[in-house]
Amino acid sequence: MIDLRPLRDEPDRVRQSQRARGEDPGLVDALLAADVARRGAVRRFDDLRAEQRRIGRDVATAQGPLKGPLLVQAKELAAEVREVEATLADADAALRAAHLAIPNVIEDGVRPGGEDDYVVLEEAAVPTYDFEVRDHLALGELLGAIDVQRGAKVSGARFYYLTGIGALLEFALVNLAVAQAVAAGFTPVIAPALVKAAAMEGTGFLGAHAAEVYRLAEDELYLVGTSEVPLAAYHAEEILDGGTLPLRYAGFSSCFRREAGSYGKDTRGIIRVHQFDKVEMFSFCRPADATAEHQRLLGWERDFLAALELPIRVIDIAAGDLGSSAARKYDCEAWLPSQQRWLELTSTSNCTTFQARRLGIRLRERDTGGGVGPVATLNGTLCAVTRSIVALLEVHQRADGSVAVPAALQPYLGGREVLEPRR
RNA sequence: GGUGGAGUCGCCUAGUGGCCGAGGGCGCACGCCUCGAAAGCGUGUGAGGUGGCAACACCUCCGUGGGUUCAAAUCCCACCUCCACCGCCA
Repeated sequence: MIDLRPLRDEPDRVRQSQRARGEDPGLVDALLAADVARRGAVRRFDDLRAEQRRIGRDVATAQGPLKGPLLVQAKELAAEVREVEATLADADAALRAAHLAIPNVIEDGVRPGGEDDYVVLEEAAVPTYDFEVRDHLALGELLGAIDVQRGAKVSGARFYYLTGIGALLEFALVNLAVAQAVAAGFTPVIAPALVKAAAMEGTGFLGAHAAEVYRLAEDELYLVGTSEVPLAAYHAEEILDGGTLPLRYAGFSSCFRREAGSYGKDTRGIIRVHQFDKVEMFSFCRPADATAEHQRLLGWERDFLAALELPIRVIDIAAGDLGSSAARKYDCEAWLPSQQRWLELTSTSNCTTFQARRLGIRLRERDTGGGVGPVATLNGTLCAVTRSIVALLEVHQRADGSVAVPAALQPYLGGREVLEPRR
């Protein structure tokens, strides 16, 4: 939810944001109108309710014959209050709906446009190979690391088994990522992968992304697509002490995605799957620090990918391709030799106060004696396991189908320097 | 899954229909006292909203959502969460 106060003062800023995203600027005016309508309803209700309470007090103290007429008056007033209360409830609901319809206001500098209108911030030299490269699935099968056939047999398309060195690779990547996060001061967290609707809604995943989400109707629970959801909701309805900020969490969880509408896309291997594990960074900080924190998260993502010795490209996502919660988003992509293209490995979003407002997360500045204010939330992938494996295998492959292990990962693989094909 | 108990302003707690539209204690903040501190004393101490330049006034919130009533923290219904015991179990 966007902040209504600046909206009242500078509606044009929000209208421009809407246009940059390719969304309807008219929604802004609908929201403003709903806001005015609600405030009118609040006033009517407050005044009436105040009168009702005055009369209620009189009824309580009235004696004998005076009581009868007062009761009659009170009854009439009660009916009126009920009516106005219903009007207020409608106005509240209308405001909320109009409020939820508007995505976060983009940060200054975000380029307008869609998926292809990103800005390249940095691009590594593309590696070359003097042999015919294999794709990650061929390599994974050679190594006995990936089994998609049995994944499909047991669970269906877009499921897989990581076996042998593949399974070990997951643990190594996760351990490396967690070690880096802890060294940077993050609190490691094992988060729930099943959450209630409130957590899903609060993080903005039941809007445009609703079709992406697995829902367990029987239990009214949702499978998270990222631990961003349980990490953001961790402090829901809380007032954080400003002195403790920034709060940084590194959450590990499985991630579940329906991948509805991606039929035919990335069908080979484990690039696009229904279930994978991920280490996710999440920060709660002061709104004024959010932009700097965003850069820090991006920095940690790059550190991790550098440790894996992957050639990467960093892009600044265009307005129309941001999620509803993000004011700005950067993706880190790794080179995929088999497809001669860049593949998204990590993504970091600055959600400013948008998510926090929905989730009821605020902060209190104790030191400065200040009041309660909004808090900003940011998230960033540290390690999405399957795609990291994809990039690792492809980039570090050698002519004989073996794969070199980057130095930083070796300690987490028992010192192994090369992954050798099974015979 | 079953049975019983409980959810009140940071924490503890009072409160079974109308000066509780929330009292007390702890904690915290400020002041007095003190060379300084502790103790003691005094004052203050939730969030959201509406109107107002402001002082301030008013409204909402006692787990959540309904209901009864002129009036609900208090009565009724449903749900949620927590605790205890039983059953089952990784």
